[in-house]
Amino acid sequence: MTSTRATLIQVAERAGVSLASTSRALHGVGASKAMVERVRAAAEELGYSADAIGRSLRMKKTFQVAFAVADIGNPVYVEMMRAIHEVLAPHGYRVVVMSTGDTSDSTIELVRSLGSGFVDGMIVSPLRTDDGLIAEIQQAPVPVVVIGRAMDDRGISSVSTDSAGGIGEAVRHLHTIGRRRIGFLNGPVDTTPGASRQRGFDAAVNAGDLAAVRIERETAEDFTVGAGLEAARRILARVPEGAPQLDALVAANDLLAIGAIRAVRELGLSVPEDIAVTGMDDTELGRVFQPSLTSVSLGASERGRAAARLMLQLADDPDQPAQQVSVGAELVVRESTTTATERGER
Amino acid sequence: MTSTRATLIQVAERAGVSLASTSRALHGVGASKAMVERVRAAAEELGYSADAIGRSLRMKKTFQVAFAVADIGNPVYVEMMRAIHEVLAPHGYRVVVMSTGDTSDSTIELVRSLGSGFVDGMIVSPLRTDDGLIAEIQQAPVPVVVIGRAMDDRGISSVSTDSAGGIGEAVRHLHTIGRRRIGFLNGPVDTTPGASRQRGFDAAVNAGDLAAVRIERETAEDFTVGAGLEAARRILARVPEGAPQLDALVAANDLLAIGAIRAVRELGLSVPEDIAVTGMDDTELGRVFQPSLTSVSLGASERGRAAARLMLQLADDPDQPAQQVSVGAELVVRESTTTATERGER
DNA sequence: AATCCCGTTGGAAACGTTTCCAACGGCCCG
DNA sequence: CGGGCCGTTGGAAACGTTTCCAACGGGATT
Repeated sequence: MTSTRATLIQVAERAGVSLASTSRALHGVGASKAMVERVRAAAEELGYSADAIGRSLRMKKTFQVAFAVADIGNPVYVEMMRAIHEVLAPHGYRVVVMSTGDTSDSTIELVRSLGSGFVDGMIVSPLRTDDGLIAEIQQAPVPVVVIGRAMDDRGISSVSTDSAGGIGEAVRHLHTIGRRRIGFLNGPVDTTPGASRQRGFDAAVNAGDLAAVRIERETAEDFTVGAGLEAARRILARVPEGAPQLDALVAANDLLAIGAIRAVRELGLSVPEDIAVTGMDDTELGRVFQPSLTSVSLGASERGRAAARLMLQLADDPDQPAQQVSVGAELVVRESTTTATERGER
Repeated sequence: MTSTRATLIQVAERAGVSLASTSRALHGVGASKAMVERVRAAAEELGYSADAIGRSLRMKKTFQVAFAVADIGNPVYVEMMRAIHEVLAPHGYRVVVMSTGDTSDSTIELVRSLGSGFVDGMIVSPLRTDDGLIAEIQQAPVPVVVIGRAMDDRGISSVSTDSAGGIGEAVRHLHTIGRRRIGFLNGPVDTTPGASRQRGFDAAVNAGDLAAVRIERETAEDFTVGAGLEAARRILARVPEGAPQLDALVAANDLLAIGAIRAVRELGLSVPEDIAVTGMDDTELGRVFQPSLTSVSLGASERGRAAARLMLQLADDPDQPAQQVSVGAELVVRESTTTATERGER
């Protein structure tokens, strides 16, 4: 590690040509065949590799994109990140992972840090969004794509999904299979996903045809399995004396749903026979769980891909108009709400 | 977005002092109180934020560290990444995620790309390691920390764990609880983790005191739930006619273990009563699964933290001697091998 | 045969920062 | 009262790259 890395100047000297020609030759434009040959050889001998920093400084382009979420460990974000990486890497972009923190303020801080110009853009899925954050994103020095909440008419590119409608689908599915005492297990309502799920649930149960359904609501401290377990214990303990127990639980998230299943079993009840459970996000975790989880897919991979594609466009031309992409929500029915025969499998 | 970002030169002009003084004032060293005040004010007014690229070029330091694994979606790597990020971020380092690909060659390619100097170092957990890769890492232009295989005497810093010994613990645990027909479900043996697990299993069953145990082996195509399911089906179908079915399965990985549990249940058998199952990695997935998974913890978070700390040292002084850190393996007994009463819980 | 044009080459500037070095002034000490 | 020292400041170079611009030469066109 004694020898320092070769620079373009050294390649130029070795090839006996000018710095300008060397650069052109390596890019294969505006250079004669002989020149290219010569420079290539010199570069090869020296083991030359262009310095990313020098290039970035000159080109005003880092070939890096930030991906920021509150919790990198959440399966949904992992799935998004993987998709983003898969789209961006072939175009020569690197992905920098960052943490937004829990609050809107810490996210604002992160957006501000874009001012130091270490990335060409940022894909962010904020847990909590307020006007301050929106304003900050609007005046960010590099393109920002928001995943999670439609940003129409604000000049911000976004990728959203119909999680509210998805919750509705889950509720209607439970109603269809005959459940009439439905509990709703949401995460913190002051978060962006918590708020939209709340809206979706309320809209669904107020839709009229579900009037005869009994409803219970409970809020978990966050979107984790542990919080789901505790919240489910609470909601299941709330059954009025003499009244029958709930026969369905709609969880705002697969993690909460799995916690809920635990709680159900603690009471000696079974899923789906006694209590059907639905999740949301359609994570691999839910797919391999037993019973496999009926879940509303919000297309995490697809959202990641869409965000990455938007970012590629914006990286190309940062001044192009903001776009909104919407990804559909789709209920995937599995064992946690129906037995195999009910699902029509053989 | 019309106004371009303010540069240090503009701050200097605004403050009416030299460029050099401006830089010093903002760093608070070698500058008078009045100067600092003045420059700070000017910087504030212009909304100045130091350009990361310019600084990197001058300082020959990117404040970025790469984290490279074959599959970012694997829970183990996610856990490592989270830990790495948590250690590095407070020190001002950003984390760039990269993919090694499946093969040693593609990993070599990745190590070579470090030559363009976009990171100060790299933490890598190669799926497959050969001499070519090792040589490439040895002559990498920036510090590299390898997670997964001890690199003593090769001048490479590494963080390893005793996965072989961990497999042994799992086998002995099963023997202790009376299992005498043990199947081993490994992943591809030509991978680094696959090889060490194989070694561990062979060593354990050859240790003598387990002589009376019947052994079966099977290899899954990769370390996923799906591959585990298929491999488990094969090994369970191999039981000689008239002979009793296996009563335990040691899986090389939590994902394989969960696939295995599925396969066991397909046969109408139950875990742990008929067949006990152990996993490895102690992932959250295994913890929340039902039955919760007995698993050998390899301290993914701890390995990530250790690697990050090594990297911090190396970033400080790239020429310091390579270090090897070892993280212990520990069996965590849960429901997939013993009932609650057996575990001594109330 | 003179001119124009195009392809190729080299010189030089620019990107934004940090830091070495020299200069300057004031203060303390002898 | 003079010399030396230290704290502060400014000028300038350097990091490695891309690209603008001018210069040069050869071939084709008029």
